[in-house]
Amino acid sequence: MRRQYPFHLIEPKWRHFWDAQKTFRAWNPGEAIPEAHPFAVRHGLNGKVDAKGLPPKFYILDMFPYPSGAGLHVGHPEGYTATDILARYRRARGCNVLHPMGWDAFGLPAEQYAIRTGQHPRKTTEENIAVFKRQIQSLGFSYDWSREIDTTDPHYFKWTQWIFLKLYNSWFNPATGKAEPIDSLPTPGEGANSPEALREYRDSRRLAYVTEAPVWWCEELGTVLANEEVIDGKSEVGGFPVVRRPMRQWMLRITAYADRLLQGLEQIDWSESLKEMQRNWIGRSEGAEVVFPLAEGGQAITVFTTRPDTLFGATYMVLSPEHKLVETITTEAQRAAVSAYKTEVARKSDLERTELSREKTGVFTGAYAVNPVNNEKIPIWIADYVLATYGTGAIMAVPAHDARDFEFARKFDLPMRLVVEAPGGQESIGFLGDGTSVNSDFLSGLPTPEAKKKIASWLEEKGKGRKTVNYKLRDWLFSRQRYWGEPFPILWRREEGGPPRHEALDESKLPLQPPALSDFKPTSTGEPPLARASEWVNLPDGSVRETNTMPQWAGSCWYYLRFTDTRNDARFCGSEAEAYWMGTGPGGAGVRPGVDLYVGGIEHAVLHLLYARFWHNVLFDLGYVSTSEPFYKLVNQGLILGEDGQKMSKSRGNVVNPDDILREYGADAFRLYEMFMGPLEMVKPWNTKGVEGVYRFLGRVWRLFVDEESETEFEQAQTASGQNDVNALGRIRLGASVRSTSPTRVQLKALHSCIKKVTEDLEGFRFNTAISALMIFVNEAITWETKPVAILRDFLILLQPFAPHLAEELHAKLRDPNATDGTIAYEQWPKYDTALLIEETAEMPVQVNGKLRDKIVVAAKATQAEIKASALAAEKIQAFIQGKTIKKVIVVPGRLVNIVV
RNA sequence: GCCGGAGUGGCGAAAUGGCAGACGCACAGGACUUAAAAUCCUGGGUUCGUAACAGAACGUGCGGGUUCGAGUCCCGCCUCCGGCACCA
Repeated sequence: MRRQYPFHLIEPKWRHFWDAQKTFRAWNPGEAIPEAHPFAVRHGLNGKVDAKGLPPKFYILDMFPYPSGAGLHVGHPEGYTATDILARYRRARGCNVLHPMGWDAFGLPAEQYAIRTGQHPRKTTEENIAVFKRQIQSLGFSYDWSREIDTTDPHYFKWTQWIFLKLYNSWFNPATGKAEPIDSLPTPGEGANSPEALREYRDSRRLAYVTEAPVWWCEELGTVLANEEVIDGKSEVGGFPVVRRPMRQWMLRITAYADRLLQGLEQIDWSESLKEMQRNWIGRSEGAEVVFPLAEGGQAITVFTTRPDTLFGATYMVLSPEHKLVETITTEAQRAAVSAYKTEVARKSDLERTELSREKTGVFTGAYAVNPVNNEKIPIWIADYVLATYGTGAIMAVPAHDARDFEFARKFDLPMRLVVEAPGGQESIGFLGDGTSVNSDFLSGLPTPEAKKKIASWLEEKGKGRKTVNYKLRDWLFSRQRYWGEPFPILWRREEGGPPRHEALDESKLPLQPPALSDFKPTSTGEPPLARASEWVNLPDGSVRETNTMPQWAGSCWYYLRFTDTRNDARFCGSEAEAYWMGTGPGGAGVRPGVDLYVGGIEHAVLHLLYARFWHNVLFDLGYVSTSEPFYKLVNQGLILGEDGQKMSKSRGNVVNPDDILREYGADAFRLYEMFMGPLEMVKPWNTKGVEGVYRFLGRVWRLFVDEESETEFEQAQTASGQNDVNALGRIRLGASVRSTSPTRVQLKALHSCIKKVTEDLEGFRFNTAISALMIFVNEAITWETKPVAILRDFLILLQPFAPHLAEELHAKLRDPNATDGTIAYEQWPKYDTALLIEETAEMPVQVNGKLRDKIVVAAKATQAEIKASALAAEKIQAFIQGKTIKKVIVVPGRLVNIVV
């Protein structure tokens, strides 16, 4: 196909220009802005400017990529293009825009590649970054590359480790609802606390703590994983099986923030579905703990229930097979059966336990408990449908009003008692909703919500239970047995005779670099590979380094903060920079708290987005940041499918490589197509034919401006010299129809309706319809005999965010055919004038009984009565209303007329 | 099962309760060309109807409802996508 316009020369030319001129450099408060920089020129700034002197900030962030060996994928640039368009738009609107990019480069693939090839992950990572960077830069994004971040850079992870130490040295004070320095933790008091006991107490309250607990172990990956990284009993990365295994691990106390993370969602502008995913993951449920004394032996079992109002219906209890009391309470007669069941359950993977065992299983322990409300003796069973990890690991079973208990009771022939009547008054075993309590002594007759309140206060009065809240959220398993991650800034020291104790590495020793290793392979015992570096591990003073590393999420938990002040060596980011870019107060010039706009994939809904919010809340509590929520507005871009409508994958062979598209159609066409495909959030299939469509549009834009003859000369020169000469672009002249004349009313109307539509659509993230408005303008403008420069210039400003290279080139030509400097990037976004949009006459559809029958032309200023008269008089309408009584005539000015007969 | 989101031409899609299908792809016809490509112009929801116009009926997953008027609002279903899933 013949090239529509010389994008192969135009695009690199302008990218070099932007790079050399630092066009997209974002300026921090207090930074010296060169007088000649277009940002300074636009805003009349010179030299050092403080936060108050700078224009309003706008922080537009992409989820930074993991630079994989496969290179960029057409899905990556979708979000990046959307943010770039908005960044360019905000610049034109006069904002100081922060639009950065970086690399989330610690991670498994680089390490696995290292294991296979023996090449150091550092090397692979650097190579992959180079590929990603070249590809991303070839799209003409207006990133401030001076702020580039690499999470594996010691200058960066020094601060990741530093934040970890802040977590380590803090506790969550339930009284204030905030994280506070560990030094402020009151001692438990009461008697003589040995230093040993005090230390243990402190360690048990830290936000980063060590615990020995069953954790997800992935044999194939040779590491443990967080709950969030396990999907259907398989690892999120690679889909390998995982098993529960007790191991000593580092945890972060995210559960302390469950309520804060829930409440924070109310303050931010995220899609309802995404908020819902986070709410579900946190899984708050209100209920009560109820204490059931054992019939013998004086001990008691505490259960959690969301339906304490059904307490009278509890006819048996179930403990999870792993429950602490199982051994104690099991009777001799049942011991064999109980141990057999426990063994059977232990053998099953979690996958089998949940998916395969639809049919309930369980065993009677032989023991009985006493129902605290009616002193009834009820049997205690164990069953694997009760999870050890939720609530107290034990339940009261109310088979009449719980589907699972019902199924279990039917199978094992346990009694059921109806205690809730459905609203219809129908007695119904198996009714699960809210109704009226029955057969429940002092609760009988009460509607469910009131019964819940009454039983809760009854339990509290009698000391038999209390209202409580439970969460599905578990603490965050934070250590990994890998090489390619941030080492923990932690030492282990053994006092004489005592157990080894962890302590923080001194901040002055940061960054703690990983040791040099040649064997990165994981071990099957769970011993991290760092343990092989004995010189690194064992310090001269006898202390030993922690050998676990942090998970990949660590680096992405705070990178957006680093972007505000990337080169700061004294602090994770300067407080003035943080306040300006992240704040809303006097220091912060923005309107919204935190990052103004964050765009990325939905796959991080309960991983990165929850973890980062957690860290940010902690940093906020400790006074390091200005807002409690990091990301004000968040948009998830939809997945791009292959041309066959299937998810792109190597095995399907339907992967589209951006490099191929760029070579053939250029970056502007690529950008435009990705935005024209449909709404940003939707899942949509790729269609290379569609790229040709927008490419043709760009060709039409080109022909709107340039002189055909000069272009032919230019091409002949190119062919003759056999080279791609950028300077030859100077040969291309503007067309003769492009003149500095005053625009006609028709021309103004075309321009201003385009300005209106594009502006409104950009505010609402409707890129596809904004582009269609640009197309409509060009389709009309190309027919004009005279094209006024003033109109074309404004059009280019509208086009610039979408197709920046072409817009720059044509804009330069409008100024001066041989211009080699100046940028359109900071040109003022045009304003539309509504007065220019109004036509003198308007065509109005006329309906009879809601059906379109005719159209009339009326003056724009016509009154309702005039419109009505003219509608009734219309010839075709006459035929429909003849001989009928007109019941009503509805006139919607500017819209339509409907005649009801 | 529960919670989100979505169903509109051959395809991607558009429509503050007010002319359904803007814009684009693909397709068809025409102009230009020795020819092709590129470009430019024209056409198009379906059915009926006409020599051709005209015209009519139907049409936004299905069934109801509200309204002068429903793709849009309400009720009840179906299908697809995403998330959660023995969470007491």
